Amino acid sequence: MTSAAPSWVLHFDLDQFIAAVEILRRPELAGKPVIVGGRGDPTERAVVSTASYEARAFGVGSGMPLRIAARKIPDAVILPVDAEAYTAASEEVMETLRAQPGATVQVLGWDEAFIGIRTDDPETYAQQVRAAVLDRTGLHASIGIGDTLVRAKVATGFGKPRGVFRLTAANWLDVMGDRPTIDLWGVGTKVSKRLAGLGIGTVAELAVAPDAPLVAEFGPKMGPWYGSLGRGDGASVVDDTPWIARGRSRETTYQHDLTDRGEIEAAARELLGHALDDIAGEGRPVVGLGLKVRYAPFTTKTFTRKIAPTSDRGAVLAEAEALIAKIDPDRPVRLLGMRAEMAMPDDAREGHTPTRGGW
DNA sequence: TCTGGGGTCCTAGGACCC
DNA sequence: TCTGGGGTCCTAGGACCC
Repeated sequence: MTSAAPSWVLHFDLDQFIAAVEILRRPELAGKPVIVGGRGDPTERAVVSTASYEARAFGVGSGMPLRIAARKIPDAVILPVDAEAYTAASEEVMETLRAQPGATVQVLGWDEAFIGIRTDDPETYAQQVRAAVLDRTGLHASIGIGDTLVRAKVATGFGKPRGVFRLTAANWLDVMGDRPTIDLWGVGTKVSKRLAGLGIGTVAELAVAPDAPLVAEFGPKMGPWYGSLGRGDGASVVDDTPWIARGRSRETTYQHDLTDRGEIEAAARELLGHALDDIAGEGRPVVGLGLKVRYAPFTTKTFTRKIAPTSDRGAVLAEAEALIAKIDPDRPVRLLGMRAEMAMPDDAREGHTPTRGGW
């Protein structure tokens, strides 16, 4: 590898990560339909976190209500979410990535990371990364290779499972052009429908769409951003600056809707208490609060409030009462969430590529 | 079928100031 | 009496991702 070698973006993604961790410690589950979600009780309000490939064959996938998943696969193995185990496994994987020669690693979540490298042979490098992770952790992964973050991320889908796929400006439209816009990373059901309303159904159509109608529909920033997404363009630099959280939140869906005013208020205070516990050691003052309430069956309201920066727990809780008072006393509550926003260090305010807006 | 929990960023509109 | 233009801050809501 020389300094003259071209630079590449690799997108690393573990295969069926959560299910894979469970199967690693219970090898007898290999080959069975395994579903991980909630507390592992399909009679509760919860959703599927990850399904094994065997379970996916029955049409079960992430985000599906656990109740429905259990109905689709009566003899599935349903396990509770064990966040600590996944965090530990994830850290070992990310350490392995950082140990690769010349790698700049940007972690995206438990099971994903971008890797920036310079090499003349990204395929061979990617296979070495896969082998290193498998060797050290027993976990299989797929890798997308790209000349931008967007292309690398999208490429991974074509490599799964246990594979490698390259997507660059040279083959982007050949591979993606005829696909619907919802296949793009950052385009969901709402935006793909609004694009369709503009006569844009495919990636190729989005790639050549003029800015003006996109700006009119989505605003000055998001409009042009969707256009560049259609072309696969965007940032190509992997940024390993440590992430600094903007805030912490805690939310709960109650198994039975809450109707008692005192119970609702106590529940909200408890959630904020947990969020404050989470940030207690950070030494960053709280500068804002948020409250989310879902009234049964499915209407969500949010309230936010800026407060004078303070690290005093009692003061924060007192400020939260103004938000809690906004909860409608006449409607049953299905979900409550409380969020505490923290002051950002001055040197972190600018410059770091945000998770969503930056590519 | 009936929808978790934890995040981030963008937009619109109102309040307020000069 | 009827009313500018620009700017910033705050709140609520929307959308997406893992």
